[in-house]
Amino acid sequence: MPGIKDVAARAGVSVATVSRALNRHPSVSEDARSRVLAAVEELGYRPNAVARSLRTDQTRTLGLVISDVLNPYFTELARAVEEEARSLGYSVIIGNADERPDLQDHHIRTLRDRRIDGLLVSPTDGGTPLLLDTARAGTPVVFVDRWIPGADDVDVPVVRSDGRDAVRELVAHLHRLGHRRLAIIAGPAATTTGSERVEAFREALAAHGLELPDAYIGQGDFQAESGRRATERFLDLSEPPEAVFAADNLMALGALDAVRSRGLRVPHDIALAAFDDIPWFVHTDPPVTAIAQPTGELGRAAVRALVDRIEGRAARSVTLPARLVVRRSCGEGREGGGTPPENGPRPGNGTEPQKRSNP
Amino acid sequence: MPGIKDVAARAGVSVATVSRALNRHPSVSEDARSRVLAAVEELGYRPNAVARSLRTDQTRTLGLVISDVLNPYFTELARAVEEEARSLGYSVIIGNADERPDLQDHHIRTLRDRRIDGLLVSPTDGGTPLLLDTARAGTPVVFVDRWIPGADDVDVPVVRSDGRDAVRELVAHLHRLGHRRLAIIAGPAATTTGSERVEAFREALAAHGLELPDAYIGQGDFQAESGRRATERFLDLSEPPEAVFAADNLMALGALDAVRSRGLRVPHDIALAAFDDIPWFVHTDPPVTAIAQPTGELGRAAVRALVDRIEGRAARSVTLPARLVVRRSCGEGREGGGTPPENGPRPGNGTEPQKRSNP
DNA sequence: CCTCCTTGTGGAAACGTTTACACGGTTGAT
DNA sequence: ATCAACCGTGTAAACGTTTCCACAAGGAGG
Repeated sequence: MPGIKDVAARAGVSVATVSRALNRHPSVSEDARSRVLAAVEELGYRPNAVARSLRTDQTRTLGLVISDVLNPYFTELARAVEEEARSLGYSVIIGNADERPDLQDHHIRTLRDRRIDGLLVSPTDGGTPLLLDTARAGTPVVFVDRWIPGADDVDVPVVRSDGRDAVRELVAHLHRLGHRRLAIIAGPAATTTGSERVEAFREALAAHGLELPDAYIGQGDFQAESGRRATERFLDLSEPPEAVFAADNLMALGALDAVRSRGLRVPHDIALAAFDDIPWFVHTDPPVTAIAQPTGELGRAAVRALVDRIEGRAARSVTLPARLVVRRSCGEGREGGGTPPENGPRPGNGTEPQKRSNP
Repeated sequence: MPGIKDVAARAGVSVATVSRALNRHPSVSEDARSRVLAAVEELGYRPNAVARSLRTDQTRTLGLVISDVLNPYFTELARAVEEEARSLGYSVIIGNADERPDLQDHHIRTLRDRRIDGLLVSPTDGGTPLLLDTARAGTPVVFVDRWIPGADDVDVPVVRSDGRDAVRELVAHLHRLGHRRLAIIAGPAATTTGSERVEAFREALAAHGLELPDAYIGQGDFQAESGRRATERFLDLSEPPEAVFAADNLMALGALDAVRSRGLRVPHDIALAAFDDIPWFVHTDPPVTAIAQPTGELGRAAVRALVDRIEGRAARSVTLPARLVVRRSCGEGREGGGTPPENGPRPGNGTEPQKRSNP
């Protein structure tokens, strides 16, 4: 593979001139520039990013550590992140933490070793000091989706969506359909999304004069299997809930499994709703009512915030609203008013062509 | 961030000794080693991977270019790849080509600039010379899932799964259920998986004395939208097919959409099957019959082949069998014999707890 | 004509590692 | 006692860039 020296020799100039020509440095003659460009073309020269990074102390690479690649929510996030980063001239290295703190640390460490310019993290459960230490050590860090509470002494912007209103809407929806005993399958308490969603749910219930007994809080870990277990426990109760709200899509999947393997049916025997909307929810049996985050926008905003920081500009936290998408998994009843405006009119409810960002 | 010099100073040795101590070079005294280790610990020193790569001319990084991150099949593949790579001491940089040749080239170029040690590609449509040039230039390359035919002059192992038998089984299944007019939604002709699956389907039909008329071959691009369009065209035919086989899961999703938006029902009005099984197929309405690839094993085998090549060992192509998973989307009829042995007995067919690799 | 600035260029240092080579000291064989 | 072999260590070169500095040539202003 040819180096800059080869180009210089071929163009009859020094390596310094080649470098300048390639980096659009102003003071290089038209003549030299064109000879260099020609030589580059002929040799098929490509600058060695490793050497360049060593010298300039920047890799133009972002690290993205997410909690679970298999979760469609994160995969959509990752896609948006990569897209936005690319448009800003950065590459992205993805690390999959699989909801495991040790894996998360592994990736953070590897990414730091690689001298990435900035880190985008959706932190898992588990109090690992490494992440915050990284931020303290000066690496630009931005949290996306979830965040770590102890990050007060170092300023790490958080890009996330606020589901409070949507949860309120959901509870109103359930209430209107006659459901009174509402349960939730929570995420790990240590994750912000885990605890926040429970709180929002509890508050929304309170607004209707309902309580959230401990027995109606299932402990999950954002994985399908935990959703199944929690649901089974609910169903074993002497007074099982009439509706279950899963704090993420995978746990909703598990819940669906559990309900079905008992020979019960959604929403006839029990209602189901989920946080995080995904394309597949349109096609499940029944289509499931979900709270949709503006995932793509979240990813893009996060990248912009991170790059702002990297390039020395100020970056602020961003919170975008989530919205409720009503389908059929909570019952169809006499949903009178146009509460959810986005799909009131259409008759074939729940089967709207799902927009995918890639036509 | 401390460098090797700082460690050397602190430990009272030369940088060479530090380097040797850290790389388990045999000839370094116990005394020196422990002092170095102590200094490393105290300073929180981590070797700069960039500098190391420049010197050693290896990055211990693999590139993975896949055609669509949003496709659960590829995301599962990516996950397996990362896992296996990590266990072998490599990192993975993922590039999402989104089925676009230009994006694929972009990623290949970027990855080469980064001097990755090897490249894992599931090539998109489109005759880009860059990929094969990369292989010719000496970068170890392994194809996974799909491959490029023109790769004869340079030896690039192919790790994929063979769906021929499974397609035969599927056609037999459809035939037994009484379907005679069978259609397929193909992938891009330029991708091997695109054309191969059509061929396998055609052959299987022939074995039953059936033909595959051109009108029953829909041209798709592995994206949901194309599956919808193809299906609509099928349904507009004066004699629409009785069964549709989608060459990937996303197009099956689109087909499901199309059928439903016409007010028709699967499998009552039309049967549906897909290549690539994914967890969600258990929960769609109806659960869809699919051909399952050993995705994880594919990813792992591909990494092993690539690393073998990187480390100078020989690497051979691998072909693993796919298998049919019968659910309800083709009709339940009088499926008498135990053709698909793996789910004959269970009564609540199609709702088997889906195994996910992460409990 | 001298000075001063501008413009284009090249030499060489620097980035943080690994590693070839050299060297001094100890050991073991002769 | 001499020599070879070996062990642990340090010095310095190298990897492929970017960039600081110096410098030559040329033009403008005095």
